[in-house]
Amino acid sequence: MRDVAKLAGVSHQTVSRVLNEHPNVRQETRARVLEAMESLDYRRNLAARTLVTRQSHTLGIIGFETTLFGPASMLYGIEDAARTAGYLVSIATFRNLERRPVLEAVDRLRQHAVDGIIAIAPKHAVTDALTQAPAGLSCVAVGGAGGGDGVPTVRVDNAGGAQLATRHLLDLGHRTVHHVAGPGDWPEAQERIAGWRETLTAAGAEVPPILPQSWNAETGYVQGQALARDPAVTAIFCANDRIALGVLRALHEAGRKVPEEVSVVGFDDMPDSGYFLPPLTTVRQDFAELGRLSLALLLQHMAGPESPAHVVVTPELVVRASTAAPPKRRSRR
Amino acid sequence: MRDVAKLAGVSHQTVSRVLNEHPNVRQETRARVLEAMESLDYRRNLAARTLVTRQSHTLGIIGFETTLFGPASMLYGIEDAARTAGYLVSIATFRNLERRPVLEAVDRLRQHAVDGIIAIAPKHAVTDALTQAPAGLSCVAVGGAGGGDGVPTVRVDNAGGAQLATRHLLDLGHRTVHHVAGPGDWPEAQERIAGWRETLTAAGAEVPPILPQSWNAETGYVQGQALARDPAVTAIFCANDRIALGVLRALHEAGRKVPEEVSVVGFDDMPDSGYFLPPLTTVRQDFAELGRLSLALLLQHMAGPESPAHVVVTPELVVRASTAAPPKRRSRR
DNA sequence: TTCAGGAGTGTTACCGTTCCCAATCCCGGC
DNA sequence: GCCGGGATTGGGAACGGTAACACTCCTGAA
Repeated sequence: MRDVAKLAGVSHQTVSRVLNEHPNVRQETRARVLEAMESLDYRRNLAARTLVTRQSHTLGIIGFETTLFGPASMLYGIEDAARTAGYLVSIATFRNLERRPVLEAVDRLRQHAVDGIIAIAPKHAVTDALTQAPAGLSCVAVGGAGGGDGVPTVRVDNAGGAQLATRHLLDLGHRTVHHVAGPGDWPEAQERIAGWRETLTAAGAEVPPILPQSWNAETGYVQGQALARDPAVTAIFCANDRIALGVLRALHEAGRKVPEEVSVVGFDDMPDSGYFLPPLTTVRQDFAELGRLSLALLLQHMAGPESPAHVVVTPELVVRASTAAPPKRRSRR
Repeated sequence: MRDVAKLAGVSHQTVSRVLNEHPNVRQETRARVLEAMESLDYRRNLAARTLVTRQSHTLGIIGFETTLFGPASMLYGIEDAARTAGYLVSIATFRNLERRPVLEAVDRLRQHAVDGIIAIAPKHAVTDALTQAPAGLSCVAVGGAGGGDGVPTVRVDNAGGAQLATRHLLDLGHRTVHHVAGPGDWPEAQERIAGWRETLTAAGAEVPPILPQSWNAETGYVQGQALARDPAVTAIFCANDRIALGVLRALHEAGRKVPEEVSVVGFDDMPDSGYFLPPLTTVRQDFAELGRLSLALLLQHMAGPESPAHVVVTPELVVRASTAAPPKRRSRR
């Protein structure tokens, strides 16, 4: 910077002003400085800037299982938006959903003086940990449970999504809809259960028992085998697409045709759900958009920490080939 | 830091020495300082440290399509290893595989003074761009084409993997093996083609034509439809699992049974490949391990920039239910 | 007893910015 | 022609660490 100042024949302070687009610099001077910067291939030292301004222009993301499509897409969306807003993104993942590891991740990011944090927070433990973050550090939670907590959140209307799926199946003429749920201690799974249950109840349909376990295909496979044995089962709503994949396999192996005999609906709309056997009807979440929104919320919160806002995104039903009317002999009454 | 020094009754320099584990500090003094740090909840200001040492203790990752399982897993592996090595990880993604966007990403990271860069580099353009990175900044490319370039690389033995798959099918008794290739301008796709072709040639089998297109399920579906029409086709090696998913769907819809009539092999071993219909035999890449290795290579290169090393990881065949001997009437001779 | 040398500690300078304040210049109004 | 005030610029002083060097002890050998 000193070199630039010397070359342009001004003080280092003026160079700084040009850099920060301070209004009170004469056009001509500014041009001279810019030229000098150009010819010296100058770039400002962000560490020095951070030292004095206490702003690193870096945002932190803490995430769990970032290897899966959902979290990875959110991260992608966040990074994309952060870039256009002039921020770099640092990540800190944690291996289990306890308070401790989350706080450690926050701490690590804090050490590096991030200006704000977005947590991909599928469980309350994460959001709770966030409320313990030091004051003055803006945090936003995305993707998990909403909450009246002190932390702004962005989330999907899981209950609404589940309702969409259930409604769709009922409208096709199914007497009731079975559900293969996600893990019982995940708010997202709970909300989907709630949405499903309420829709059935409102329609006066019987509410079959559920056995919440996990998010993966194996769960779907195991529970799908049981459901396949029950001839009364004609419609299954799965808590996510991976579970649906397992269910489809179980049904197929049991010789029950989809969608002729049994209809199946998923949740998420993973990249290749449209190529399952058969192509999966599912509830689509736009993860990247979720990421973008959470970044916008974070920036807003950083600018003026008003009362924490909560953004809810509405998912959308994508109808493909895994759902149809129930077989004739079983149609209502 | 000044406060800590005052509380411990020493100079700030001594505090610094304790912080950096300098040997020449008396046990007792060290203890006093540590206690003071504890009671003041002191944490060093990394910006200041970076300013003077020119080391940010931050690593950069540049990545493409980090939303997919492979890249996301590598990122995960890298972050994991980086954490234990005391580094934070920042990411910069780019949207297309040209030189420009890649260089911009590198530049962004450089502005933030990262100590090194790992590029998830599926195409040569990325690796090439890396060689233009400023001297003194260590770079490693992972996951794409290896190269005698000036950049250390970590990659999977794609040809070997393809050979494994092809060999497996030939050993089952298939006359030849068809291939649904990935995009022709991706080195990984090329290597898999080469491995497949060589294996066939070495076995004296006919080499069917290929039509390299893209990595997704749609490609598999479209090409699978054509292959399904040809009764001579009994074995298909797909360039990745997503393609295999599409092929499976096409075969199923054409009424050709897998594996009784046609065998299918994938590549990658995505999380739920074991729940495809039928469970997919595939070639497994350990992406997270790839990430860890690339980090190790980067650290090594940062410590002493010797001649660029190249690490090659051997993939492994996972046999599941999508492969079997060809139907009797078509067995050899 | 003297002195070399290492352990332990403090002093000062500096890393590259931005902030605060003062200085200078220029303009219009009286 | 003098003066108030905004525009423009420059000169330090931070920011919170680390590096280099100097200094004070203390020990052991000559």
